[in-house]
Amino acid sequence: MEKILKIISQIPLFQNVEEQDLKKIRKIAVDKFYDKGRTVFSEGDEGIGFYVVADGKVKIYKVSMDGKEQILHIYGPGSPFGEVAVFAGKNFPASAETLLKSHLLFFPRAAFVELISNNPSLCLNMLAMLSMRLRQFTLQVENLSLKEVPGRLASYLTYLAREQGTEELVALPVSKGQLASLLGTIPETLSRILGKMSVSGLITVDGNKIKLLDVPGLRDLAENGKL
Amino acid sequence: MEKILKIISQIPLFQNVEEQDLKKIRKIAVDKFYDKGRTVFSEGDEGIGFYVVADGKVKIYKVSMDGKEQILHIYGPGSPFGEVAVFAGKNFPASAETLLKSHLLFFPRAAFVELISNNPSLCLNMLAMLSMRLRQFTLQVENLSLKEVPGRLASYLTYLAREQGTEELVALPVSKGQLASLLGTIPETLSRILGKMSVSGLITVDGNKIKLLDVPGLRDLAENGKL
DNA sequence: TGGTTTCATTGACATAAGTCAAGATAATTG
DNA sequence: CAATTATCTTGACTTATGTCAATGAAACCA
Repeated sequence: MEKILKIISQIPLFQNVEEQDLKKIRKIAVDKFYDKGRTVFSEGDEGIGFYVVADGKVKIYKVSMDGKEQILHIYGPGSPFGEVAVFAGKNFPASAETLLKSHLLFFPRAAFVELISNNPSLCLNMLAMLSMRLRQFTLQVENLSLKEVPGRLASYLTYLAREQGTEELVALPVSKGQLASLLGTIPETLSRILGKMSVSGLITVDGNKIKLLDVPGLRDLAENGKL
Repeated sequence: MEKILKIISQIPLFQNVEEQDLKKIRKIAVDKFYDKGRTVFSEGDEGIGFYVVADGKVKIYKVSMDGKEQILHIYGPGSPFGEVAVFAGKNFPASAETLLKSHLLFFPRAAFVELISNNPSLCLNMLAMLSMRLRQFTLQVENLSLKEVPGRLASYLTYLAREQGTEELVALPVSKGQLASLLGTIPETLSRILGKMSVSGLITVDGNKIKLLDVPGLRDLAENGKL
């Protein structure tokens, strides 16, 4: 099977889509390659289509006037991003930048809308995708507004443990600086809190490897907030 | 025309849907009436369908362990809510409560999915709806993480002015306590900041009526954050 | 209408987390 | 491998905003 078609067929968004439609999807897909640290699009840019990560890693983020960054999502292989601009309004509400050398597939707006209009299965997949995004945003808002930084970190660590299967040793998928930005704080604060959590016996930190010594304790911290 | 059908035909989500399909939509819609302050659903409840506000006002919110509330959205007539549970997962990610005596239309999940599967136009409308929600969430995250409370309030006031057309006198659509919760703060803090903004000559406050004396100044505060 | 409850304001205080600045690692490159 | 650069950590300090408590003003209702 052709390489790109194979990649496309493995993307969750395109599951349960018939062979012939997968081929149509492949026809409109545009291959794009980026080095690490490259801007894919910037907030406000015209949204002429959306992307799917074929390989690599991409962050979606906002920056304030005074330069503070808030990461909204970090996407790896199989994840689409930038769809919002396809279906509502025409500009991207945030910026996208590669965190690694990445291979992206680009789907031009008009062609994709045409395609999705004639494929209920694809449409439902996309609805499910956007709904999961919304669900995740409610979590992010909850974290930012209702939890303090230790709670957010504990929540993130237990989430990582779930994601990575391994119940005790997790690897941070991004640098600590980027993690701080994802958690809505700054590196100094993150550093101090990792320190406090180590002293409390909740975790041990070695570079980007974090050992979870007390998962129930972390869950409790994630729920109740106090360290 | 039958009353409910008329209401349905005026809902943005159902625009450009053919007459016959509107009738199908009407068939599956269930009328529900709520007094002010009633719970429509709670976070975690099984999502057996979604709602549209026919009349009244509904807040979507999260509550933390220690009782602090964060409002995610406030919806008035014509707005759907609870769709996330229809298309992804099966439980509601947040809670819903009426802020006024309200008339809601309920659409059962299975019937609606069946319907949307056979109506591309409706499906695209829903995609647009969810995309707008996502866009709005990026704003909320930006506000919570990248702006301080005065910036959020200024941002909200200029947004209200745009919404209400009137460029100088806006009416708060919710109580100040609820506004505090929407902005991710508490009534005491909101009260103080309204006070400071009055002293600075940006606004004058009279009950829930707020006169915007210096719109450019408010915009600047919303962007740059400092009061 | 008077009284009760809810909502809003103000003050004194506590604290989480940001800022600024300096070192210490770790990573990258010529 | 040295040397430059980026990343991370630690310390002293500032500040925005939350907490607690008391009062004032509205809204509600019996």
